[in-house]
This record gives sequence, C-alpha cells and structure tokens, in this order.
Amino acid sequence: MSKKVRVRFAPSPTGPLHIGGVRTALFNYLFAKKHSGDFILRIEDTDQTRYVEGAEQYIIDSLNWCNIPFDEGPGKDKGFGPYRQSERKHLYKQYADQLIAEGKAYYAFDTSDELDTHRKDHEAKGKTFIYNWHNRLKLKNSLSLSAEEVEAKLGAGDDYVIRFLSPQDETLQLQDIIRGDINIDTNILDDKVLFKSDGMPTYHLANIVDDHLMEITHVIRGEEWLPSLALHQQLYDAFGWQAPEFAHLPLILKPAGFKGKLSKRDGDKIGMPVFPLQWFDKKNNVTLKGFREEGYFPEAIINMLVLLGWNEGEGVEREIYTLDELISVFSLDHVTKSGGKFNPDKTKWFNQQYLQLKNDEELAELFKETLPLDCARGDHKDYLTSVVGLIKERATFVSDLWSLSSFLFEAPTSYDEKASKKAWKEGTALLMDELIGLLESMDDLSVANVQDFVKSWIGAKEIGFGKVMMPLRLSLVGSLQGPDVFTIASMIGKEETIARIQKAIDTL
RNA sequence: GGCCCAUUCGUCUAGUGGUUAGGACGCAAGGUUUUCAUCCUUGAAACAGGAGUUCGAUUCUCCUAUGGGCUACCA
Repeated sequence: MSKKVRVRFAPSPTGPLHIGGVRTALFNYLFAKKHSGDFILRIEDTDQTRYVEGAEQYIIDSLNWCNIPFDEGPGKDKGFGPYRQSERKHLYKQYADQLIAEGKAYYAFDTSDELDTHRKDHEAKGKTFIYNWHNRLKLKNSLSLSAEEVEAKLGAGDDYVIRFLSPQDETLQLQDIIRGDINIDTNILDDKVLFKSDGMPTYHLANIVDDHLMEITHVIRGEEWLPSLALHQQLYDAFGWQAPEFAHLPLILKPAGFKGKLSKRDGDKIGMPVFPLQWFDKKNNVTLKGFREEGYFPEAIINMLVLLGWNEGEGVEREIYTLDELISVFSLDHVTKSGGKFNPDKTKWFNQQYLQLKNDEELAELFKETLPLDCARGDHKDYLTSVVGLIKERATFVSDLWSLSSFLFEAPTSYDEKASKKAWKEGTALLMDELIGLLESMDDLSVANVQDFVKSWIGAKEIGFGKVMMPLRLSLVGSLQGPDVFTIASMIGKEETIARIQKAIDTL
C-alpha cells in the first residue's frame, strides 16, 4: 500500500502568475486528482524584499478561475499548516542547527560585498568563483576560523549565514520521472546558503523541510529547478528523510521568432496576454493583460496549456479535453522533455473551439453583457439566442458577437465603400424600389416565404441573382458580409427591411 | 566561461531498429456558401550535422552544432 499522493504548487508571491506557473499548477492538480491525492498550495515568501502585495490573492484567484482549486493551503488548513513560509519561520532554524551539529553545514561570516568582490576578481581572471571545497578554507567561516573566533563572532551578534557543506569527489545519482537518471559530480556544486542572515531560511531549506513536514510525495516543478535537485537530494539524505519523487517540467518558451523562456514582461511584446488574470503593476504603473479580461475561456487556456508539454500518447490525436477527461488520462509518462514555445494562434483556436461548444442560451447570456446599453431588442432573450445561433460559428470570442451581428439590432449607419461600388450599379435603385413593392405585398416574412418570393421574382425578371442579392445585402448589412440575407430579412422584420432598402436607395 | 537538460514540418507534437514519418495550429489552392466567415477537400512543410553499432538507423552510442536553464544571503 503506497502513501497517499500529495503534491504541492509552491509559488512565491512576487507578482502575478504567468502561464508557466499556471501549467505547473495544472500538472500538479491533474496528477493529484488522477491518483486521488491532495493538491496543496504553499506560499514561498521567504524573501521579504520581493514580497508583493496582492500577489497571493492573485494566485488563488487564478487557480480558481482555471478551475484547479487547491485542497489545502492558506485558509484551508488540513493539519499541515500554516501554508505560508513566513508563518513557519520558527520551524526552520532547528533543522539548520541540526545540520551544523552533525557537521553537515557550517556558519559563514562573509558579507555579500566581500563575496561580490571575490566573484568580480575571479571573473576578471576568467575564472568562476564557487563557494565550495575549492576555497572555503580561505573564506570566513566556521571551517576556516578557530572555534573561539566563531564563538566570539556568534556571541557578538555578527551576521552569519548557514551553508551546506557539499561533499568532495562524489558522484550523485539523481532520478527524475521525466528525464531519467542524472549524474552530478559534487565537486562542481557550491556550498549553498540554507539560512540567511535575516533569520529566514532560503528556498532550498524551507522547501525541503516543508515538503517533508507536509508529507509531499511528488515534487512536480519547472525545469529551472533541475540544477538544484542535487542539493535537495543531499538535504533529504542529510536529514535521513525519504525524498519525494521529482518531475521537472519542460519550460514554456517565448513564441516563434523570440528567444528564451517566457517571462512576465512578454505580454506586450507578443501582443498576447501571458497572465490568466489582469494585474496592475503598481511599481511600474502599468496594467498587464489577462486572458480572462481578453475574453478567453478558462477551459481553452487549460486545454492549450496541457498540450504544451504533454500528450495522451499512443497515437491519440485528440486535442479537446475537459478537465475531468484530463484527470482520467493524465500521466507524467507522456510529459515532453524539451521546452515548448507558446503559440498565440493556437490559443485563439482553442478559444474558438470552446465557444462553438457552448450552447446558444449560455452564449446569449454572455453576449447580452457585451451589448450597447441602448440596444433595441437587447432584452429579448429568445432573439439573442437565435442571433447567437446564427453567427457563433464565425466567432472566436464573445466580444466578436456584437460586430458580427449588430445589423440584426440596428440599421447600418454607413455603407462599405468597396462593397457599394461592387453591388450598387446603374439601375439598382429602380430594382430595389420594385423589391420594396414586392415585400410590401407580403404578409409573412418567414425565411422560406421571403426566399420563395424574391427568388421567383428574380427568375421572372430574367436577371442575375447578384443584381438583387448584393444590393439587398448591402442595404441590410452595410457590407457584403454576414449570414443568409433572407434569414436577416426575416429576423429584422418587414418594416425594418423595407426601411433599410429605402434608406440605401436614398443614400447611394 | 562552467555545469545540467534538450533537439521530428515555421509552431505544438505522434511514432518505430525496416512506416508513403501521422495529427493539430498557421500558410496556400480548390469546393460549399450566388456575399463574407464557418465548413469540407487537397497541397507545401520535419527526423540538426558527423562518426560508430547494425543486413538496415529518424529510432541505440559518441562527438559537434544549436536551443534552453542554472551559475545570489531570489524563488
């Protein structure tokens, strides 16, 4: 009997979460649900200098909008809380102390400035400064200093950090679910800071302690963490804890034409949101666009994201999945190894697909909110529903609906110039005038009826269909676009149809 | 620079020691729509390069190249 699966998403509240973070959360969520496990949100706010007001709430709101809520986390304590590392501060020191007592870590008194100087000196000589076996004895720490000196510094309240004593001449064998075995030579590892001089642990220590205490079974995180896997594995070993299994997800890269990892600043550059929700960046006084506000459905974003780095495998060519379907087929075995570029076009395509999947009534509700306030018939639910049914196949966003159907609510205020040239010729006005007469004689303007009447009239006159259909469409729509003309005429009604034709005759 | 990870159409990807290397987005052409869009059909489009293993490598190994990540008292 294996342990209950528990995974965590552990962002730091330094700003809004971009889609890379959302996808990490999504894969954690899917993996947890697939294995009937728990999905935990842990806020990694050990760097107080980078804390951003509202970021935590943003993260929570984003997960909720995406329909991947956490089971445990801030405000949902299931006995493993608190879930903010700042509130767990008191927990970490003892573990750092334990490592010192066991000789697996040591105090270091070098200031940041001193280390910077060392780095620069090395760089100037074309070398790399690494705080490890290479030079740790030349630096100021409890390995190089006498016990008395260390005691004195500690007693005097000097600033210190605690560093992990990384071993020499060993080869670590690491395992990753997605990448398999990875061998690392410990000689190139540095003695990472575990505990900072401000009394807070670093990510590395806090992460391992919390994952252990929270009984995390699988760590699913971005590939940017792969280099620290060696440290983390050593930490588990040093504490004598069983390490969770690790899966490092491929990164989401900037779209084709750009280089590098997708970053928070990319939204404007690519003309596409990279955040689930809109975010106002107080520091720079700019609003960063969100998928929600731009009219994307969360299902579409989730579907796009899950396929960026995962597929069902076994030749399955399906691309549209509901969240429940994803839960049942998701597997880390089919996560891709290489980074994937974010594809804005495909994202839009997913949205279009999901819009088509919505039923007309539901869409009509959403459509209604986008209508101009003074829109006639805007309150007629049935009318809105039939409008939506008529035009939704042409839409990608709910916000497209109005521009695709405004002529079903109000007469065109202008006529497309090119279309007018093409459709309105010598004699058209006379023809339209005659058409008005014909329409006036009709009692019933049902689609079938008006179609029959007009078609047989055109037939009788022995003229080309285009001679009538094009100017008629132009009169009703204002351009040579849109759904079937007879349907339009039927929907706007006899009077309105005649009025619009008359107006066209008068203006054109 | 060092270390690590990766490499199939422009992009996301499927796939196998022997395949016409499949799908999707995008692109192009035709058809439907007497309009436009949708939709349908078709097309162009890929195994980074070089060695090796093998009867045979896109598939396995190595090297190179390229891309990406990390290299903070940030996560």
